[in-house]
Amino acid sequence: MADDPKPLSKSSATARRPLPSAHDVARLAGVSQAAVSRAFDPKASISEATRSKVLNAARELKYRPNLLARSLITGRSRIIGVVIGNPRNTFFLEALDALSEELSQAGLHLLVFTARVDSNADQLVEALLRFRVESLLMMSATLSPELAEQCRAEGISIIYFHRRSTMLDGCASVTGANFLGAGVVAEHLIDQGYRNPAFMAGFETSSTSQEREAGFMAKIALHNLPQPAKAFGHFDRPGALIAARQLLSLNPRPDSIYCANDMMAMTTIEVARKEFGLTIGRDLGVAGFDDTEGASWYSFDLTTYSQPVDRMIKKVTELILDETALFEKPHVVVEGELKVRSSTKRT
Amino acid sequence: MADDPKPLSKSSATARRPLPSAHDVARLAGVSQAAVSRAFDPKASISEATRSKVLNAARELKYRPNLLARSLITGRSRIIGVVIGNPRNTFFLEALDALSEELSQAGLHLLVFTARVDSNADQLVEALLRFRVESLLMMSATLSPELAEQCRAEGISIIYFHRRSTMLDGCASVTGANFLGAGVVAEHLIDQGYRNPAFMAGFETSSTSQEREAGFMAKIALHNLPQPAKAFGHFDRPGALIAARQLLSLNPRPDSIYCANDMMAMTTIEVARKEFGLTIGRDLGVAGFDDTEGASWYSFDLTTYSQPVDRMIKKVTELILDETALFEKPHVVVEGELKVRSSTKRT
DNA sequence: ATGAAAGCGCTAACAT
DNA sequence: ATGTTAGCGCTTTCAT
Repeated sequence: MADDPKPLSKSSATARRPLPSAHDVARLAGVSQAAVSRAFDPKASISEATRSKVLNAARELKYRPNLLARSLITGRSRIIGVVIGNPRNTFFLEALDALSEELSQAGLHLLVFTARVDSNADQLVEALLRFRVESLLMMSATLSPELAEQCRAEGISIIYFHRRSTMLDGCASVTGANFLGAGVVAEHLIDQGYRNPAFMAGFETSSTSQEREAGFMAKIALHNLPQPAKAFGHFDRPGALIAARQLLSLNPRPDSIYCANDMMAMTTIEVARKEFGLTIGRDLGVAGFDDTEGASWYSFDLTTYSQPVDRMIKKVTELILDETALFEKPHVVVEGELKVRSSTKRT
Repeated sequence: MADDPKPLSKSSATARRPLPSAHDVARLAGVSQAAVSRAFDPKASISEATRSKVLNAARELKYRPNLLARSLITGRSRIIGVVIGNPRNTFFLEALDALSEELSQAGLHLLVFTARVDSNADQLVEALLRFRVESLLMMSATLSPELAEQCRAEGISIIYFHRRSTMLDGCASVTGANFLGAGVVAEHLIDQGYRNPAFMAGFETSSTSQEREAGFMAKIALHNLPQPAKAFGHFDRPGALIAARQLLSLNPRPDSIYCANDMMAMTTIEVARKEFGLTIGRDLGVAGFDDTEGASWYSFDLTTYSQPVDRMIKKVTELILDETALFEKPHVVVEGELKVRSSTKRT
């Protein structure tokens, strides 16, 4: 037995069997370690012969390149950080799914956090930055201006999804056509003969809610209708239950309610039916925004302006993969369309 | 000017301003690089004086430790790989949220993929393994036995969530009380006076669906009721629409339908009402499984056996953090409870 | 308590 | 086309 000069550090207690490294593969294949690296790089200059020798050895050892080591040296982690700020909204599940699909093809990976309270988004992003993520996708979550600025300085692009950053700082964004869509909804309600619409907002501070309000109000004003009543439903069911009761108890009662998202609209429909005995459409028109799963179900059949997740995520992918797109057209607004359903039919 | 012997490799083309390293911090603080490392390790032996010198310098440079480099040397990535196999089901969004919440506290991170088709779960997991993830969480997705075996050999624990692995291989699992709950639902339907129940399954191959069927059938047999009719609704709305129409067209028509998840149950309620003019409860009892968002809404008010996401995720976290739990009790079944609502009230 | 030095697994010059 | 060499940024002995 040859004696072994290696340090004996490898404590056996926790030691998972060490994985094969490129060196091991190289030894088995009878080539240099660099050759192994090249064999796994499609556009490296290497002969077919060596490559297959390497790949065979690799297969035999069940070798898998260590991406952390690679990232360390290339300076590119191939990881995208994602923060989901509204973690119970199906819209973001769909978005995450689409994103995973798109980006995994580009060899990118998603490091995901959810942030129930917006306030700790900064913490989560700190953690993401330690992994040297290449981009940050903020889904309905907001970063502090200071951290955003740091990211910029470090060359990490920030992309807001669904929400817009409050300031015109250096962040990109992909949103639905909130202002436009809200106007379309207003026109539709007026067309249908509703004359006393109310508005259910999300939060005071949400850019999405604000835009979905402004576009609506502009059209209402244009038609010289009275200023709509307004309540805050916080984009979720508990909030919408309260807001709906509030609005439906007004005297005179609104003849229609436009809600800043579908979740609140569906809730409003239920409250109107169950608690106020109203027939949707005839007694009360209800419209939403998003066209999420559920809007088209028989029970709701909700008129709404759609937010096309797949197309929106395509845009996100472009911004992530294409630097020039990021600089030249960082704020993307993706148009949807009005889905007219029975919740706004007066007949 | 002193001349500089360093290589001039730093090409300026793509070079994002290089981030400060521990070396830079060390220089600024006037200590060794090792001291910087220690300053960021809570249980390292280092004087308060040096530590604060380091932390100040770090703050000034906006230094953030590079976790990829750390992982490389410690052999622990602190990354958990997650594959979501049923990416449109809200249940998994809730689970992901709970998981992020729990694990971020433990300093662990989630690398997430969604797999619309189960067949490519293996590919996605390959990618995850290259990042040296410490555990794999398979949410409603399945790994090939070969890959599972490899993971085992490499010391990477696999935890199935919501689904059970087909074989009794070395994988852990956390599931709801499928068999038990299904029995409870059966008893309840019988109690309510339903005598001709039908069953809407998910997939043939899903362990979840199988268990939710077996528990039900056992009780039905016990009460000497006829063998229930059965259709496959694929756990989603499109499938359930077809399956519901099928079951409701039978002659004699079932007096109740138990569905292997809530999504299918809600769909069944809608079809029964809208397409068959039935009154839910009186003409047709409907029960589901999961108690997801929506089940408790006025429009459905669905009787269902709950699957408590938060408690289930707590168990997942335990399995991830606690090696002994993993070995001693790898298969966790989390009991829910029967939520009795009006969809099974005959009155 | 601190610093020097080795090296985690890989890529990227540079030579040949 | 291939091997040699020098690190990427960090943790961890080992001395002191």
